[in-house]
Amino acid sequence: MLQSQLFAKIKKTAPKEAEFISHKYLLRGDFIEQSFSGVYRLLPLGFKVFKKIEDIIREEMLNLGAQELYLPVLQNKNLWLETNRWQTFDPPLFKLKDRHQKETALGPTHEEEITDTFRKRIKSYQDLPLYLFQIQNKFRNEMRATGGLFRTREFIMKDLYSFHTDERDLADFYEKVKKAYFRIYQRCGLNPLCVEASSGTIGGDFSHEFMVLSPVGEDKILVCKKCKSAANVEKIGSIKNCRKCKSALEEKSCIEIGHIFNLGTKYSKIMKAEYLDKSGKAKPAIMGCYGIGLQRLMAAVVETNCDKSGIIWPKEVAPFAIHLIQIGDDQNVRKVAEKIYQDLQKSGKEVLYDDREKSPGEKFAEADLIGIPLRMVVSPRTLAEDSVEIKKREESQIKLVKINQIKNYVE
RNA sequence: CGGGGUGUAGUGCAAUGGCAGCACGAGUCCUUUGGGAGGAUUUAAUCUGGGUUCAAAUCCCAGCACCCCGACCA
Repeated sequence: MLQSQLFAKIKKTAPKEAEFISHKYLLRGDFIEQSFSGVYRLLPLGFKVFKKIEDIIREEMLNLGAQELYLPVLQNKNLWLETNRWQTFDPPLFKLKDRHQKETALGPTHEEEITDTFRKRIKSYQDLPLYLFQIQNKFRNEMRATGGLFRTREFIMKDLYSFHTDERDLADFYEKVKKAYFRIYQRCGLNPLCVEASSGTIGGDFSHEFMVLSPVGEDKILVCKKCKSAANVEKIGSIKNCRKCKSALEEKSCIEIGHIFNLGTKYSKIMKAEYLDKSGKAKPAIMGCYGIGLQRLMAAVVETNCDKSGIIWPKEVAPFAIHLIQIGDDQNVRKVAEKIYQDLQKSGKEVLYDDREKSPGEKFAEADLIGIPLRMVVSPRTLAEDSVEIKKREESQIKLVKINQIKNYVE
């Protein structure tokens, strides 16, 4: 991609209402743009990152043996009446009326939908276990949107639902999902804690949240200094000592980047989502559900992968792999840079080529801000050595590399 | 939903009730080219509707929008 063509206006300052570092950098880098309160646009740069995150999540879900589907955003009110959540989930249910004055809602989560489609076709224990997921827009009529991408009224969520014949099988799968979640976060450059959580209006027997430690997080957890077990304050209240080993607890702020629930039979009982067991007896399926909010994850990645100059994207979620920067308006520099750009692209690299006529300082500052992992500089100075300069975003060290050796440095 | 705050150019800020200005940005041209360069020139704003007043960005009322705290919540 030529940077002169990129639909992005990188800014020197952020508007004053942006308080969080992730919000500031994502706005300044023109990754995102606010439309109105709690609603954000993903601009090309931000959408590229979003897609990388989405691909990682999809890959890990498919590896679990889950099948991807798509459930409607417009919700069938009758299903929500069945579970009584038409009342109990409001707020944050986004209700509206169609032109015949019939009520509907925008989907904030999809237990009703998935359970309905499950009960219409699953008859036998032989069809279980079953894992289904989707990656799709959710709408929540929040009391208040906060902190840029951290709490928005529309966002995209990966929601996975599992159906089992017994608790044991669910427990096994629940652990597998935990592992898959840790892989997802690791690939996104995050190192979260898995903590016991309160299940809220989703309900169920128990749940776990994935938490990234951050001073700007709106959640509080208590972590045991000794046995490292942790729980959300919402779940256990403000207790002083660990319930397992009695050691002192430490309170920490964090950002919730995932929540998984053991739903038990909460939805299957009430909606009669039953299968026949080996003896031909009808039983409610045991269910689990597992969610990750993608934009919030993206903001959390920025929040914990940055320095004073800007974002430092982890390799797998970076919008581009290489930021090629040409300095000076020298014909030869332009020619060589163009050639390197073409060659890197041919070798399958995603390259952002800064072909603009701007001052070097401005180009470097913008490059640091948007945080592409590898920076490659071509200038009269480097060409005198038949070389380019290569610098990793997270390091300060600069390497001079011969042009015909470049491929050894970009893997 | 309760409380608080703020609305002036794309962004950040000024303007005692009396000519709406500055900086940055953006556009054009020239010069410049290793950490946000210089000059010339152009561009662009008082949230909306009422009221008070000779005169309103400024005071009053209503509305709208955004932000923050709380409650609520993946």
